[in-house]
Amino acid sequence: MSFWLLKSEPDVYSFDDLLRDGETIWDGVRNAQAANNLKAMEIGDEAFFYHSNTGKEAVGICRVTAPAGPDPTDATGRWVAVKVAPVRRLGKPVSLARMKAEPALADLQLVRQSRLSVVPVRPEERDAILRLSEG
DNA sequence: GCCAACGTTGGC
DNA sequence: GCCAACGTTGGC
Repeated sequence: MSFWLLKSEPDVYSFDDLLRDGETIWDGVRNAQAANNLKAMEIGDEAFFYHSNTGKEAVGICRVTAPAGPDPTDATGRWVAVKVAPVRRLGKPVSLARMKAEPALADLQLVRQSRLSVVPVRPEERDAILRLSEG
């Protein structure tokens, strides 16, 4: 069981949208490293839902409900998509600034490689973020 | 709006 | 196969 972080611009698709929809297909990923992360996901894996650009904060947790399969938005058939469902909203959003200020999160890939849209989160990093979300 | 980081493309 | 040019992402 692994833990991840998924980025979305809330103007395009927000955590509220996921709560409303109940499930969504995480498509449109066009980066090889991010695609490899999608392929490594298993049903039941969980991920922080992070709002990029507007908000810049983790706002919720979602769960993988379908493993990587063909991305319906990709005519070439080279890219993959997973499906996710909402688990819960975080008690308090955890901002990027807050994560950067946390020594335990110094190696967080979200911080180190800010352009990657699908990144793994280590267990101790997940715990640290969860702690911050509890206020 | 700017810029850093990074990926991709194309000329050689 | 190298590398300059360019495009994109996302933080600031």
